[in-house]
Amino acid sequence: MVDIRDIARLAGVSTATVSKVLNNYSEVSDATKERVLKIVEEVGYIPNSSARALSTKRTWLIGIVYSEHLNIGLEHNYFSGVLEAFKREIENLGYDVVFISGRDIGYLKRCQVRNVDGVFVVTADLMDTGLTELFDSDIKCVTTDVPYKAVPLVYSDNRQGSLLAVRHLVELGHRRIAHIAGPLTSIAGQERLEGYRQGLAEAGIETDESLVIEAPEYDSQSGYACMNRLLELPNPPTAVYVMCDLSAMGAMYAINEKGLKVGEDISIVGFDDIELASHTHPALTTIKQDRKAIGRTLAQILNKSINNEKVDERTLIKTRLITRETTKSRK
Amino acid sequence: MVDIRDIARLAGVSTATVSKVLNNYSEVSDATKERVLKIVEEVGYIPNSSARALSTKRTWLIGIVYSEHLNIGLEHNYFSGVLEAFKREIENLGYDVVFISGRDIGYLKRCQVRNVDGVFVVTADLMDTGLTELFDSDIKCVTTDVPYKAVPLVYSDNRQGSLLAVRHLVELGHRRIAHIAGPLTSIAGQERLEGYRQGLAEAGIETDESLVIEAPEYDSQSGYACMNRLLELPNPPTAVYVMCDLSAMGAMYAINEKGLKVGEDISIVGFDDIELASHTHPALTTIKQDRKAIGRTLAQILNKSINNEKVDERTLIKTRLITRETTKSRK
DNA sequence: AAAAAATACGAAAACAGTTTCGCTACCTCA
DNA sequence: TGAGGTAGCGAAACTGTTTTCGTATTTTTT
Repeated sequence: MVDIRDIARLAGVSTATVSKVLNNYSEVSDATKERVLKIVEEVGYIPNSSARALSTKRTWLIGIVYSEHLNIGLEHNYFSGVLEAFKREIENLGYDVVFISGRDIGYLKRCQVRNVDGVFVVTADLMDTGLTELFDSDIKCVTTDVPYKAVPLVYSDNRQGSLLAVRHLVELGHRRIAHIAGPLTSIAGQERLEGYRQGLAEAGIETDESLVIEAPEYDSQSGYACMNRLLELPNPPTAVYVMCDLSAMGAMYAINEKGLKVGEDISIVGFDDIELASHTHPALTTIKQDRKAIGRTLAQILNKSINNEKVDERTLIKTRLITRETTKSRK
Repeated sequence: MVDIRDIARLAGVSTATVSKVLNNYSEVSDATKERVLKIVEEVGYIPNSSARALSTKRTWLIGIVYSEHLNIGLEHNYFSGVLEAFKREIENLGYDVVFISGRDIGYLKRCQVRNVDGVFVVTADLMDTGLTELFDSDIKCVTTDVPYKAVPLVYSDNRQGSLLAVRHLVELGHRRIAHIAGPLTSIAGQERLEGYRQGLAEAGIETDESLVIEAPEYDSQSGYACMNRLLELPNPPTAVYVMCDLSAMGAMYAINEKGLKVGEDISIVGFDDIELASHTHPALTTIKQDRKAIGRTLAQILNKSINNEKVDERTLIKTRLITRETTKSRK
């Protein structure tokens, strides 16, 4: 492998000068700069990043952390979406992305081993002390979904999303609108519920507490179970706003099972717009989380933070209503 | 940050000795070994990986490459599944995983910049010269799905999968079994088709070429379009084996649209067992690709290859039939 | 008891860059 | 003409490890 000394020799200059050329220092003449660059090009010289990192203390590496025992990881469509967008943007800013596992010595030490410039915590579980230890360190972090102290947070405007959902249903003529809420231990769950209440209030609809059910998890089983409880009500809802698409799919299943038709008999709105949403039958109307924007914003904020610029503690990203086939006007 | 010199000073030995302790050299006495380790523990010393990499030429970093313009990336459930399994296993072997983008200088140079010990090419597009350049270099690679020269390849036993599908349908009493094939430019497409033919032959069913349709893509639109052509046949099939779940979902849509019932009127078998499969309505019977096994095997092979052990060029991973609701015995 | 072998350790070079600081040569201006 | 300034470059120190090889000490063998 050819190194900086070879380049220096070939160009008839010192390694210091080559280094300066490569790092765009101004104190080198145009003539030598050109000569050096030409040789670099010719021999295909590639600076050794380990050596560079050793002397500059910057690795241009960003760590990706996700709580392992949550078992969500890459396979969850929402997170892989924001991760993908994050990756694109952070790469544009010149970094590469490395996964940080917590094996043996914990996230913080692993970050220190790899000397990452910053980390993106994709799925945070605050019960995980390995994670809070990382958050509390002086490594620059950003995260989504779960707030922790002053760690910069970017996530969807859940309240606004709920408003979109409820307004849509109200416009279709619905008045008995139920909500299957996420676990209220999560801010997403809380905020979506608040938005739901606000939406009803806006429309002058009194909230019937029997129409609000808290689900134990963000999964389809939960949606199925909650929907069944709603269907057993003496006066069941004509529309249901569900806190996530997976649960909405469970709810649709429950409705079908009772011989009712989703859309015709009961309208459903989900939240997320995961890939599945457009493939269900009928296709699911939902509130789309802008994963691209969330990921991109996270990358920009992290970069600023690394460069010691001041950044917002919270950034809300607007959601959008995607109208498909599960919402119809009330007959 | 505390470095190896500090440890050496505190322990009253040389840095060489500390290094030897940390790397499990035998030539250091138990007494000093213990003393050094104790101090390392106490002060929370973490070896600098850049310095280490500089001197050993090993980074313990594995690059992940996927053809970017294919636009599959993390969000595709199949690939994120094998990637997740790969990651777990390779981490167990002591590596970390870094994404390699091809920006500016191409995959190969990016790999050289980061000095990765090996790379896993997740989605290969052989038209991409940046990729073949990497394959042709002396960096250790493994890949899945797309064969290239002697690069070790791990993927599902497509033929065997097709056999499972066809046998299952035959057992249910079907004789007119169609196949929506993948693009025959892909080996997956070819092999699944071959398995299909073999399955029919086994059952003594003569193949009706009008029941085999090649789809242009592995997506749901393709499945929808191909299924419609099958339905227009004078004598349509009673069962369809579709080359992937997404396309199977498109096919189901087409069947529904015609007022027919999936399962009752026409049985469907997919391939992949993506997350969606269990959520469709009715739930999709499919051939499960063992993503965990594929990912894990890839990791082990790559590790061996890095250690200059001999490895198999091709490894086939068995598939499994997952029986759900889209296949019923013929009435 | 002397020779040979084994054990435990350290000095120093090597890995491939960056950065500081000083030196020379040239320019500018009063 | 001489003082002061600046542009362009290089010597050398520095980053934090690993590894080779030599040496002193201890143990084993004859």
